[in-house]
Amino acid sequence: MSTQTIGQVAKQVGIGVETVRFYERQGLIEDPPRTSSGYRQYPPGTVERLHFIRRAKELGFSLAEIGELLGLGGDACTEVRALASAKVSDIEQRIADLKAMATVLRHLVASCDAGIGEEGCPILESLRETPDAR
Amino acid sequence: MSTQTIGQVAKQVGIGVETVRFYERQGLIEDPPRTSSGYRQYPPGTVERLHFIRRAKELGFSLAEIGELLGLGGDACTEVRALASAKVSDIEQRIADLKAMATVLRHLVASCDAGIGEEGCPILESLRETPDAR
DNA sequence: CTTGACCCTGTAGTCGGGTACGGGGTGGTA
DNA sequence: TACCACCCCGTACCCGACTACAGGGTCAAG
Repeated sequence: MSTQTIGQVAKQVGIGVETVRFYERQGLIEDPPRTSSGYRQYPPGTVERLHFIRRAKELGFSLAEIGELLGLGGDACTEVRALASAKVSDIEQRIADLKAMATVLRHLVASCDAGIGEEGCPILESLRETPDAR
Repeated sequence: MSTQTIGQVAKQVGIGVETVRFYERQGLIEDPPRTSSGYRQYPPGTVERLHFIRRAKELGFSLAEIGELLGLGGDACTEVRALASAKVSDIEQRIADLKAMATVLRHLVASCDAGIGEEGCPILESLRETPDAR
């Protein structure tokens, strides 16, 4: 098995044909050679590269960051490590923000359950900083 | 203090004039009456409504959801509670996903620190591995 | 030799939440 | 009366990551 069509690689990776072309336009994969009729002929290794992209995406890297990761050689461990730990901080911050939101919301729901505020929804009341005007 | 211009309400809420108009187009605030020359004359209570929107946004509600919240009367506690606890689940799911990402990334960074993989970056190597199907 | 699945290009649309711009009118102050 | 900040409208643009479509060409099976 030497080369593959775009449909074949897309299927193996579990993404759409359009997405593969999109990644090509974004420079995440190289422009492959073409047949005489213009069909893309993907060399072996393409599927692996696309898997890399998918996996990095699952870990929260943006396509731009993935481009950076791919651009770095195998010996650029320091840079890669830096990108990864920056991403960890990033994610931790987002988790902290989400936790704060969830805490407030849970309190609101609890106050609702407790039947506080016999008239008017306690959640809506609480969201209104100043008691009503509408 | 009766009515206010768009600039005045925007400033009080800490958002831009364009954003207020945008919320109007989205139906989150009512079209206010106008002066003879076409200036918007915001009635009292508008600032509170905009604060409500800002606060709900901080809690993770989308503008569409905020529209729903605003559309519900003050006696629709059950619906509001449902929206809020759905949002909590939502947020919890996102936290779980982010935690999973962070865990994997921390492992990768740690493997890097441990000096595993003497040739080639262990992070890059690991990203190249075939992912488990999900 | 025809059918149908696949491939090509280029452009445009989607979603969310705004932001920017151009070309004009208005309101209060000096 | 001049000045400038503010207001009006409509439209277009931004980000990211696709996704869709139109209008063709190609390849392999029957």
